[in-house]
Amino acid sequence: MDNAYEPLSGSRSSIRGLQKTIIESIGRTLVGGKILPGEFLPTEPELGANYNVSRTSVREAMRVLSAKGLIEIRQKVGTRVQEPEHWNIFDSDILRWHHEEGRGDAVMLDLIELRQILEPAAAKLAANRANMDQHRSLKLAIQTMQDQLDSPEDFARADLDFHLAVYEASQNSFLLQFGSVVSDFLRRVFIIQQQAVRGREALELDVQLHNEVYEAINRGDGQLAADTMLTVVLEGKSSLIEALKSGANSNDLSRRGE
Amino acid sequence: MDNAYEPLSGSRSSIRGLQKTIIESIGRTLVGGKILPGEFLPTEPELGANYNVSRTSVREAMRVLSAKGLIEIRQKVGTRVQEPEHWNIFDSDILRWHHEEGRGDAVMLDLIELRQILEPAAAKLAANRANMDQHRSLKLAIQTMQDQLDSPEDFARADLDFHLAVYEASQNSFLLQFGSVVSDFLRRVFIIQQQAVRGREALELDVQLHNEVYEAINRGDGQLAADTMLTVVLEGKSSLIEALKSGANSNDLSRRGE
DNA sequence: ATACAACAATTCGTCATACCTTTAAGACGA
DNA sequence: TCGTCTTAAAGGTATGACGAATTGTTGTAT
Repeated sequence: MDNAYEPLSGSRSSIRGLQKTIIESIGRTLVGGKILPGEFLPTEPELGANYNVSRTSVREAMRVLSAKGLIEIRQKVGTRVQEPEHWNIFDSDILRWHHEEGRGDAVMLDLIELRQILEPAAAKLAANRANMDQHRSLKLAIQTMQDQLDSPEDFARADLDFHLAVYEASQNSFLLQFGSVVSDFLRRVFIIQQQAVRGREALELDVQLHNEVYEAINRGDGQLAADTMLTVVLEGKSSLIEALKSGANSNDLSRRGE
Repeated sequence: MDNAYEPLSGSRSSIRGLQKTIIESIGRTLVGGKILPGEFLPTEPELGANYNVSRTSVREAMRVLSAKGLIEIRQKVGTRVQEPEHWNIFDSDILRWHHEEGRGDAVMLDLIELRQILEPAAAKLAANRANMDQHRSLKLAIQTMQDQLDSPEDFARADLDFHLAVYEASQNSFLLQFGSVVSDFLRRVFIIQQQAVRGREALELDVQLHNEVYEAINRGDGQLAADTMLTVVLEGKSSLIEALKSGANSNDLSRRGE
């Protein structure tokens, strides 16, 4: 009953079992603000006692949290929560924790603001650089969107695939990484966007816009690709804001057992 | 004057001693491409033997590398190098390792490409949002640049401070994080840029450009701030390319003991 | 021969315990 | 008041043993 669902989270994190439990639990506690920056965590033996695990496991979990910038570990001093500006926000786990702790809205808005900046630029680069495989990926994503107008989940996934493909086609390693880090989080955002009661026409319009981006990239028209992509992102932004306002808030996706 | 030298790396990583040694060594080995993606690392006991440390320390180091996305650890299978697209490129250590392993040039160019995208946008946001403290930081950085025309190192640092202040003033958590992650690496880039024999006039022109950005932000003229900032970044880009071509390559900065 | 079930071997995962190293903080003396 | 010494608290490292997961193989029945 415990790993029963893995709802949308990446279980590919290569860490399982006890440590994963500790990392998740403490990570969420910190991101959720239950221990404030500057404050101390219990000592390693104490944590071990709390979770009924050995100090070894606690320490390995702490190393991971430290690598994510959440905590600072100092000998003789103890383990202290870092200021949020040190948190590695380009980390899928931290993004997910924000979401699960109900602090996802602000992050989502910042993220969309960033997408407004990055995605048009990525589309422009893609127009000049995309190779054959990447053109194919783009087209495939569009077609899948078209085919899945009635399946919100699959539609969202195809939508995501399209945007990731654009990042990839930009041939910039940072943009590529950004896409892959953010993809889990973005999938959630897309699903929320769809909760805004958008009729079938709205979805079809969305597909058409995406298709225009695709064709602009295909023709090598960077400027048009960028402009259209900006429209796509802004369109999504307003859907998201609408969905957030209309109550169906983030947290209904983040519930889970434990 | 004792933290005075810390060559250029951030030793603030809260990890010291044995583990740090292992992390650095293996991290550089992987980023340097000496073990290819998909290949296996030695088993934990073997690594322990190689480095003359206990399995405990090896494992804690591995956890960190795994959190950075460099390796994938699986029970009974072993530890395998991940594909580069999984590497967390928004990580100061990984950026530094790229640099130290002589693979920094490509990364630097991708990074500058990203700055061309992000910084004008950040400047535009800053023009609308910067608070009083942030205005002060910007002004202070400009003045320091002006004062340090003869001290390349200090000039570079002030230059960096200015750009970081712009990210901060954008009030977007992702942009802020990006600045802080990239700052170490960027400092190196700025120093390299200065190796392009730029006379005093060139530096003064640079200061003047930065100042125009500052004033545009001050007046709340987002568009002008963005345009001028783009000029600044492009100016830096051409200096960097010139410096890279003229031989004085990256690696003379990355030498160190050990 | 093929399919499937049981088993063994390997590698990471966890545990318990002991001791080392660093460093904050108080005691002490100049 | 200042600098030095002592000490105790917290993390850092070392061993050795056993647990758990997964792969590959062996063996058996069809």
